[in-house]
Amino acid sequence: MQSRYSLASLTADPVSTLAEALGPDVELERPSEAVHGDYATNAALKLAGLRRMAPRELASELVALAESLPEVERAEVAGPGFVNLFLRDAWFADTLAVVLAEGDGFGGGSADPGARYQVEMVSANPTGPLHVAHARNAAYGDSVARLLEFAGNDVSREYYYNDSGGQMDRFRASVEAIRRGEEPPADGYRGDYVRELAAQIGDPVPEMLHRIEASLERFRIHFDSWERQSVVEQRLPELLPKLDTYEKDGALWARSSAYGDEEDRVLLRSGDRSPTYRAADVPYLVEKLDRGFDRAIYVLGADHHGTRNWYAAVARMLGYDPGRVEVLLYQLVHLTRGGEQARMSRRRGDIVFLDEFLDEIGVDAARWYLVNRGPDQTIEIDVDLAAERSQKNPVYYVQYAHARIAGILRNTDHATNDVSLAEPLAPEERELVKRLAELPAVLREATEHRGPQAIPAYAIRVADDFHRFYHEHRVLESEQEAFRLGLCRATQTVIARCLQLVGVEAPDRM
RNA sequence: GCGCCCGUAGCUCAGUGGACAGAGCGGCGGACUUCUAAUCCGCGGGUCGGAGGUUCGAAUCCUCCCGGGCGCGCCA
Repeated sequence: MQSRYSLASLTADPVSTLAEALGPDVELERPSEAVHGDYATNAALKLAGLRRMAPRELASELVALAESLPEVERAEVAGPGFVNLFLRDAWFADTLAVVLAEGDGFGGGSADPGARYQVEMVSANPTGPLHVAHARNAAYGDSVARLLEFAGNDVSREYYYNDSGGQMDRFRASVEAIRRGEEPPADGYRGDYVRELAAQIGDPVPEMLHRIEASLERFRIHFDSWERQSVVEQRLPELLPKLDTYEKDGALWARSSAYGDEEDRVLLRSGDRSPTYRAADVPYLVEKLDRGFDRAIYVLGADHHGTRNWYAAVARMLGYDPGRVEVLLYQLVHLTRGGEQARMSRRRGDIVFLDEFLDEIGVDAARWYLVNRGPDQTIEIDVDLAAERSQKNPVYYVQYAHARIAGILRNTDHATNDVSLAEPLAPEERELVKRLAELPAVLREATEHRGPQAIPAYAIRVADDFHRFYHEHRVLESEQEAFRLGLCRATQTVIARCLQLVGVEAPDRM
C-alpha cells in the first residue's frame, strides 16, 4: 500500500485525510490519555479477523505505514493491537492552515449532493401562546434544520395548524362568550390572552397566530411557510379513493396497519362523515412530497409517538417511498420553580409560556438548555436556577471564549493566514488544534443522528481548551504570534459556528 | 395488558463496540502588575438499575427482570 497522503489536497477534515492515508477502513480517534498519542486507531483489531492475521501483527504493518508519512513523528503498537500516532508540529500548522482556509465553511458541506428537506415543526394550534414544550420542539427542530442547511442541503421550515377543528371552535366560542360578557364554556379557553383577544374585533385566530410568530421570531426561528388544515383538506376527496380503506361502524377507516402502522385509523367520522385530523394528514403528506421535497421531517413530542408510523404508512399506501418521511420525537420538558415541579400541560393550567420563559432566562440560555439534552431525554430545568445562576451557565462560558478572542483581535491588524511556527508547539496549542479539527466529524455525526446536543458539548470542550491556552500563553507580541493569532481566529470561527447552529449569539464583548 | 422513551458522581446530564467511565452545578483549597478572573489550577466523589448472553473487548448490542415517564380517541 503506497501512501499518497498529501496536504496539498486540502479537505475540510484534516483528520479524515490523515486516516485515509493509512487505509480505507481506518478511523482515527482521540485517545483520552496523552500517552496514547495524538490519535489512535483500532483498525488492526477490527480487521484482524477478516484478514486472518494476529491483531498486533497487522498493527505493526500500520505502524510502518504510519511512520512513512511525513506528518507522523512516530507510531507504536499498544495493548491488544491499537496503533498510536504521535504527530509532528508541522501537521498542527498545516491543519490550522486548513481551518483558516476553509473559514466560515469549515465543517460544512458534508451533504454531497445536497437534498431538499422540509422540516415541519411546532405546529401548535393557535388557541393560545406557545409554552415551553413547544419551545423544545422549536429549538430542537430548528437546530436540526440548521445542521442540515450547513451540511449543504436546502431546508424549508413549515408551521402547520388546524384552523377548522373542534379545538378552534371552542377557542372562538370562548372569545365570543367574553365579548358577550359571559364566562367561557367549561371546556373552553380562559386566561388573560383570551380577554385581550376578546377586546379586539374579528376572528381571534389570525391575531393569535401573529403573536405566536412574534414569539418564534424572538426565539430566532423563522418559518418559510404556514399551512392551514382547511386548505389542505380540500384535496381529500380526490385522494380518498386511492387509499386502502374500508367501512366499519359507519366510519371510513384507513387500513394503515397493513402498511407498517400500529393500527387502522378513522378518516371520516360516523354520522356527519366529517374528516378527522388524521385524514388531513393524507393530502398534507402528498402536498409535501409533490412540492418536491426529497424528505419531509415531522418534529413531534413524545406524546405523539403512537402515530409515528402513520405517516410512512400513508406514503406506502400511496406508492411513495416511505424513506422520504421521517418522524423526529423528543421527550417532554419539566420545569421546576422554587423546588416545585410543574408539568407542561395546558389542560392542568400549569402553563409557563415561552415568552415568560424567555423573559426569565434569556433567549441564549433558553435555546442552549433546550438543545443541550438529547431528544430522547426528558429535560428538567429549574427556572429560578437558570435565571439566577446565569453567570455560571455553560452558555456564557462558551460565549466568553468568543468574546475574549474578539478582544485580542481588536488589538491587532494582522490578518494573514500565515501560521508559520517560530518555536515548538506547547501542549495547549496542540490540544486546541486537535479540538478544532474535530468539528467536521462532530457536525457530520450530529446531522446524521439528528442529535444537535453534541454541539453544545463540543463547544464547551473548545472553550475549555481555549481558556487553558489563553491562560498559559500570551498571543500578541509573542514569538509565536503568527501561529497564535491564527489559532485564535480559527477558534473564534469554530465557536461562532457552534453557537449559530444552536441559535445562540456569539458576542464580541461581555 | 400492549407500545415508545429513560435509569451513569449528591443534583442535572454527556458518552449508540475500545485503553484506568466524563462534564457542568454543588463542596473544599489555591492563582490576577498581562490580549477580559464570566478565567485558570488542585482535591474529593461511581455495584454505569439488576441478572444472564454475544465479543479479543460492553455504559453501548441481545434476552429477561425491577423502577420512572409518555402513549394506546370517530381530540389534536
